[in-house]
Amino acid sequence: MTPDVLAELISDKQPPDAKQRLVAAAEGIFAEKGFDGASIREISTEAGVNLASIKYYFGDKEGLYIEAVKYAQVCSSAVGPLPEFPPGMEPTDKLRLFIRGMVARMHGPARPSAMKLMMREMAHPGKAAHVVVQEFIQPMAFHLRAILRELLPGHPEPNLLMIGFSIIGQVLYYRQNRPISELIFDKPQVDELSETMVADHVVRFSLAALGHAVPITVGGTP
Amino acid sequence: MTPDVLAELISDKQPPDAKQRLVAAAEGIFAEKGFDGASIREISTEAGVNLASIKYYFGDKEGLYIEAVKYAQVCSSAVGPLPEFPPGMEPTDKLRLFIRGMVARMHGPARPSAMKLMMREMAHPGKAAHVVVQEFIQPMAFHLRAILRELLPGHPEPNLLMIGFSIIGQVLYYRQNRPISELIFDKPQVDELSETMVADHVVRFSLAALGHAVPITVGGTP
DNA sequence: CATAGTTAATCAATCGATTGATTCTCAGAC
DNA sequence: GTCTGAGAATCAATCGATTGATTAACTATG
Repeated sequence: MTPDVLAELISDKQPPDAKQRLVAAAEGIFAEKGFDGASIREISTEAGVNLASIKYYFGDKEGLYIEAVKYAQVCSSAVGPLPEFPPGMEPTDKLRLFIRGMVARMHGPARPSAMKLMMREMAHPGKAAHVVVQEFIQPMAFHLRAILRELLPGHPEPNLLMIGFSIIGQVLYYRQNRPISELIFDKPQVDELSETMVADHVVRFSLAALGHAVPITVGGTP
Repeated sequence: MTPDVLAELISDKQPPDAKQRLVAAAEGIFAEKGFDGASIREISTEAGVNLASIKYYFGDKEGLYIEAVKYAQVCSSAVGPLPEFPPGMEPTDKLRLFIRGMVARMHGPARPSAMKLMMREMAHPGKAAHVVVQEFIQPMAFHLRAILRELLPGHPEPNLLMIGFSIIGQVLYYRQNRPISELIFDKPQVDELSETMVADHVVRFSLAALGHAVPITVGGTP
């Protein structure tokens, strides 16, 4: 091996590990085309490795897919860990921070393909779903439920569940149904809804519904 | 032709048209496995017709898919046309009826595969998306916006848009994320949320947020 | 030498698409 | 009523391409 080739390998060109390059490429292509739509040939080509490496490292296509989902989950969790609230904080402020954080997670510019892939797995849960649930969604859901319990003491559990679904449903809508919304209305009309606008709206809408903020009326004054 | 054979043809055994049998089978299989996951062989087998019939009637796989989506849209629209409101009806009652109707549509037992297929097309819009949008979603969206305009006169358009998304987002959550919700929490805990419970909750949550109902508190009393 | 990693080549299976022949249907000629 | 031929509809068979999976040979490292 000539020093030139060695320098090429050490340089920033191409991450060193072929296995990790496969996972990264798989995440992007699986997110774009889904499990059936993607082919391991395309993935191995984009990763710049041989086709047989997939069997060598992951056994088969499904093994690679599961690893890609895990990788997406790790990437998405790394950007924004669950916020730690100082003791004595008002539950309304906790809810406000929670919603803001969740909106930021959903629309965060960090690795959009990672979120895409996780959303695909959520829409049609497969063998990799439990990974997403246990380490990504479950903590958020329990976190929200704790906040709601504190905000609405004595409320029956089924109601807390539906209230949580109402909040999460609002946030998820913009991620799951934005392309369709852009078809229904004018594209710029939907795109002008910035991340902060959406977050502030969901906060105000939800707090007002729970009686902890003034309802949404003309001037914001009751 | 003997009367027996004639009676056989008129009877409910096998819909007479092979083309329509293909569309019906395609709707179910595409809804279950998606476009890439389904094969035209499986569809033609389930329909009980020859493989070449797909090319004969629809040109190719995509043509059959588009027809299946159209068929699903027609079936879903047939069950519940948009409600006509009597003049002078309170806008809050209109919104109440709208939400109830939409929840009923989403969880209506009529042709669950039809709704599944439309949801798949909504999640990843393709060439058949405009059909679903123009004849199924667009009318509902404009209908809701008209109600909100009447309920909140003088409100800026972007806010009305987000308010509509908040309402639709709540309703859609239960259809798009029920399987995942059953993984997060206990399955029976989620399944006990009946259609009427969900509809009533969304109505109350949304009306309270808009200042047209008492907020959700412990006893329902402010 | 032994092990890990990589490669090109190829496997059987399945995919969507297409062909040419066959059967069915039915209006019009006789 | 019968025959006929054209078009509609259906069929078995197969096309080339692509799929996921697998093999055996090869290279580099320790």
